[in-house]
Amino acid sequence: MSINTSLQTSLCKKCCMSDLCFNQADESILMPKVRSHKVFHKSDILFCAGQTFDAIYIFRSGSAKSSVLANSGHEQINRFHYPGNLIGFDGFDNGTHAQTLKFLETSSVCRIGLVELDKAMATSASIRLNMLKGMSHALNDEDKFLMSLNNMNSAQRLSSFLLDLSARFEKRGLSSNVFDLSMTRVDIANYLGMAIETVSRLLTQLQNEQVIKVNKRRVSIVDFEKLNQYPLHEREPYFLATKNVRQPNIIQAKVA
Amino acid sequence: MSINTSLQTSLCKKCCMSDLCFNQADESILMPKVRSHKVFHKSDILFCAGQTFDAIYIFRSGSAKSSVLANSGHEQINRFHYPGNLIGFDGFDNGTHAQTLKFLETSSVCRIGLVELDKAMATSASIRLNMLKGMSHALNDEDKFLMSLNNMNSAQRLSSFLLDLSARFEKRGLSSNVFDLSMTRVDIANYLGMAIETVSRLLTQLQNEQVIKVNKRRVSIVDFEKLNQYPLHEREPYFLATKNVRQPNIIQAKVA
DNA sequence: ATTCAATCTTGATCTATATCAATCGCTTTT
DNA sequence: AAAAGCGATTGATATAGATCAAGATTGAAT
Repeated sequence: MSINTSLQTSLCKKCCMSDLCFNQADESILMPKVRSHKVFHKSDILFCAGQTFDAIYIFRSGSAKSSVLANSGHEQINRFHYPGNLIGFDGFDNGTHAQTLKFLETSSVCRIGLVELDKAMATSASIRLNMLKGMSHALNDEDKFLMSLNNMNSAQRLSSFLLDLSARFEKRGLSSNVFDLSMTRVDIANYLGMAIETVSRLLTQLQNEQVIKVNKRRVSIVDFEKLNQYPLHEREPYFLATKNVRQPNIIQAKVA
Repeated sequence: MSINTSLQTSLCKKCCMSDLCFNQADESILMPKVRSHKVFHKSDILFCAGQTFDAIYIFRSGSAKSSVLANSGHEQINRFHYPGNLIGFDGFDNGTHAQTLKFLETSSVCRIGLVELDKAMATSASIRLNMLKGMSHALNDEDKFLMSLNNMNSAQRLSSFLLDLSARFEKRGLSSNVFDLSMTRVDIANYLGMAIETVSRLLTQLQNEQVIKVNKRRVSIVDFEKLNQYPLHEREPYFLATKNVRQPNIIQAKVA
């Protein structure tokens, strides 16, 4: 077994769909039939909104963005994808993909056909659970993001974004301090709901205040603490710092 | 069989989890073990963020809001729930609920315990599919909502909200013209990410322009066309009407 | 009925950030 | 090497909508 294959295998063992690819009796045997890895290049599209839904995918390497199209024709990026992510399940809703997935760099994914997936879900409790987990996680992520859009100002959104990326890289065993953005400023601005000029200005400002260093797509986080609390010296407008602070009824501890 | 029971049964037959409750051999037999409907009242809480996840629920009657809590302590409503909705699956992610679900009026739900659900998923392909469909639908909904937050101004968000409610009522066979809001202005403002004052002003404005009529919680849509295109006579600021129009790379038709 | 607390409305300001504009540095094409 | 195009930066200006404020309406509790 070559080093490369063994690396592949170790990646596969950690995969949430691993029950699909390993022989249940002997875990060391990788069943080849499912290993339909495919390599894509920058700007390639994995699936398009409207296209027939016939498979889900596990992201193996590289990065991608997924987006939905408004009837106004505006594209809205809803997520950036990195290795380990389960993608494509937006299609369950009505049998066609709701999103478009576009790669930001050379990447590879593992394809799992729907028929095969259903068969696996019927037999493996772990795959059943992991599917639900994966989708639930995506939903919770999106909730948190939605919350930040509603409750945070631009500076806070951008710093959260950088910290989130950093955490994702760290989770994968990469550097949490220094990393390259695979997306453009336009993508970031679209995702975070602000103008590119604002993104640019904030990056410059963060650099001026010694919080990060930016060089083109390369970002280095200099001071995590500062970034986490950014902006620290916020001018308090009248009375309160953050936007839209009036809250719905406080949630009581009592549970019915 | 009383009229009430037959109504119950017809509701149950349309439910996405119906395979759970009907005898497979004889579809007319409602299996009582699963019918653990429970009635809740206004402000009751079905589950709380942090609470152990042990069941999902089908919303049967009434309405509710679900929300997540930011570490800043801010509550963010992420969805309003009406009959037919599958709820509670936010807990799959890590075994505890990420959201809090609070009823806005007297309501009832159907509880499906996790063990029971997993058994059902192992045996019924329809339940497998419907679970994935339900979660995928929630995700797609949230994507659309996220998009509207990022690309629409306050007036457009509020009119979309009203039209969405209207469509949901119509789908359930209720009036699409006249309905009662079960949530407060504070809830609406929190959900849509604006100040309550803005919600109030916009409702007044919509009424003044003969688009809707508002009386306390009662909303009547007078002109769907106008509401759909609201605001029609938008002042074009410099050059373009909507906010943040610069788009990421146009998605090409080519598919890899 | 009277008080008290929410909820909602309306008005006056202020500010975060979008928009417009111009320039610069890369990369790719000619 | 020049031209063209894209991505990014920086500056000036305008405005949507948040914030502050105060009053009105409604509902619940005494």
